[in-house]
Amino acid sequence: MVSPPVTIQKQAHLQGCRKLPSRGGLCQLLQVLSCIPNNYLLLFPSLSVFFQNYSYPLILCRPGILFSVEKRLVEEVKSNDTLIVVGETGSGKTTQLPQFLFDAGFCHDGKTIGITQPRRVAAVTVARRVAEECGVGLGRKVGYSIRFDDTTSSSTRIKYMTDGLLLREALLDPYLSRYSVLIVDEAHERTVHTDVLLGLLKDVQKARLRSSTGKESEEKNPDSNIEKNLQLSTLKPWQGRNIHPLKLIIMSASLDARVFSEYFGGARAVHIQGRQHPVEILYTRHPQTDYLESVLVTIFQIHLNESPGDILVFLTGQEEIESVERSVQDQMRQLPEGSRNILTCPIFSSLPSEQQMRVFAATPAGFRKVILATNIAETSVTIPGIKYVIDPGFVKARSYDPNKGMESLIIILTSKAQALQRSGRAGRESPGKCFRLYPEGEFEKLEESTKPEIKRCNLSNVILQLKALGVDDVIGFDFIEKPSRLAIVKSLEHLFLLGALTDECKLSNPVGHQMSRLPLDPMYSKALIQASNFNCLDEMLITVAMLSVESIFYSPREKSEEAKTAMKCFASPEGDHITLINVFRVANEFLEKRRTVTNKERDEKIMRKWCKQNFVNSRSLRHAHDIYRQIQGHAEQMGLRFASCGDDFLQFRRCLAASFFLNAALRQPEGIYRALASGQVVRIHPSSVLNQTKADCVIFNELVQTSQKYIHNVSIIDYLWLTELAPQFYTMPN
DNA sequence: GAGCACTGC
Repeated sequence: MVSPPVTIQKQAHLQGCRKLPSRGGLCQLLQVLSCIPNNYLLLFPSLSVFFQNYSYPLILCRPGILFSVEKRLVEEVKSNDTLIVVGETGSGKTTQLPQFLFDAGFCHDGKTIGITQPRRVAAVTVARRVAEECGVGLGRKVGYSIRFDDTTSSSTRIKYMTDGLLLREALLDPYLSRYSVLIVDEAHERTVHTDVLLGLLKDVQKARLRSSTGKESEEKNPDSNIEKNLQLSTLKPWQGRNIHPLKLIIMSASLDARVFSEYFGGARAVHIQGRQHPVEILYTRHPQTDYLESVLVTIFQIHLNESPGDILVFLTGQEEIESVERSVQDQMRQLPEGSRNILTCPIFSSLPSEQQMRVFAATPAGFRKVILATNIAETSVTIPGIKYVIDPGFVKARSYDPNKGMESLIIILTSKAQALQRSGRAGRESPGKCFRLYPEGEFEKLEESTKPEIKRCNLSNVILQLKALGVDDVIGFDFIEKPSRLAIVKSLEHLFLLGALTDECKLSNPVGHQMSRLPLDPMYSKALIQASNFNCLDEMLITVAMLSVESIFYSPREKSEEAKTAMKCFASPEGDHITLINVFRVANEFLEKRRTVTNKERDEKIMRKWCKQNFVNSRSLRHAHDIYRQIQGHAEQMGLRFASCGDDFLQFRRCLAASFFLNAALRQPEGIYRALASGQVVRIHPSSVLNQTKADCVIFNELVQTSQKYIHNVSIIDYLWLTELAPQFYTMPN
């Protein structure tokens, strides 16, 4: 039986932002928008009603007049060193602006325009599209560069890349001298990389301005980290020559633009109208006690009462998705035969790619697709055909407690910005509806935007990077939003204990410098450097590669027994680390035996089949191979001594103890464990091969609180190794 | 005997 419908209260909102003012003129203009040619964007003053809080000027032009945005934007970039571009979805800012700037001569003297994206897939797809629009092959004038995949050449002038990659480039070229313009796209997402990049670019811009004018700029900053770094560094090839000033463009969604403008000293902001279809927002009249039940009711309410169009439901995790999917199937059977035309499609990141692809397939005629998704559908993938969005208003969020050194993964309320982003998914192809499963009053109480990642993650990697960039005073670094002092101090302490920092808090030589060059978690970098002393570099290379990817084993709920049996073939009694090495090696041997020289596609197919049979996630394994190869290259460059310990894993486990000593745990009488560094009571996660074994002392890689405090990736060590191999942290009791 | 949103070098 379908439960009685949730009462839905109607609200007239445009994209949930502010109530749409009843102005005939504005509505007419919105209609005009749909027939504007690609290289024209509309800017008009009526929109300022949506931005009443803004103190900085918007570009205004007379309403109703189409304005060549190209000319106007280029002028703005020429007259402002930093520009904030508020671009709505569908405004074409990411694809068009770099082309405008190229045509306006910003690539003279072989300079490049760089555009950063938080996600790999965005960098690739946008670059492809722009190359096509320019009528050139990818890698000529237009290219992209992401980890493991660089299509740029010496002739590339418009370069799309991930923000993390640009940060790495800054380690090699602190002035970022090849770029005349850098565009930071999707800045409002506030990933760690974006935040660090913004602080860095602000500094680079100042330093370049000073170098190019040959005198101190007005905003004199004798403490500029870049300057200090350059003073310390060896002569750069461009020294003595003028460096062009750096133009910075920060592109952001509307709600957060003011933060960026203020951060860049009141930088000018311009607004570009998008071409999103209107989305009607509906709220429930009362708070819902069981949101999964409300989801079900709403799905069927839409299915039975609304016009055709697919439904996108935002849920928090795999378990919720699988449970809702079963319930939809069950309830559908009770509908009249003519209404049983629902097709459910789950999508979440750990779902194998082939199954993910189902959401992109065209909906068969006469059917309605119900997509049950995690946050993956919020920004990472765009699913066509969505007309209805159901948003219960929850998200599973990761946060980090620097004091306990523990991550937690808990379900929290979404932010307003997130709710807005979700509802926007209903208006990409036609007008749509978004059903928020909470009352409107609750929406008003939500946080404006999601807490920036930098305030809720382990900062060790960020601090190490900053140190490598020459930022000595990390606590004083000009973050757009400062992480807590405690979090920074804890990370400094952590890096010191790993030997990356000296007593004076400087990068140590060579260990600290080596660690900062490796694209790994600092603890894994340390393990790698240690490994050549323990004659197990090859084993450790495999281990850190396997630990750096999403979970290697895939176990769908309905086949959990089979999956467990498959895993036993690889299991080592000594722990998860050696188990991971076994998977990597067995997969490699299997492929070596069947590898063909000519048919790469066939090889991949064979590998996918092997993965499926062994309940291994093929995407993760492929990713681990890529990382392995990349890190192997680094290890060679660093001159680390290559060696394998063969079947004698004792040295390898000693190396684990020497590297992960901060993550050691001792068995307690009741069978639980106590983490030595923080004193917390923890349990071995049930997915570990050591679950239900009785090892006295273990090391682990992650401590995550979900329903309990679980340690993941666990291996057995000898307690005495800790005092022997990490005396800086453990001393023998007298 | 539990279950893990997403991204990146």
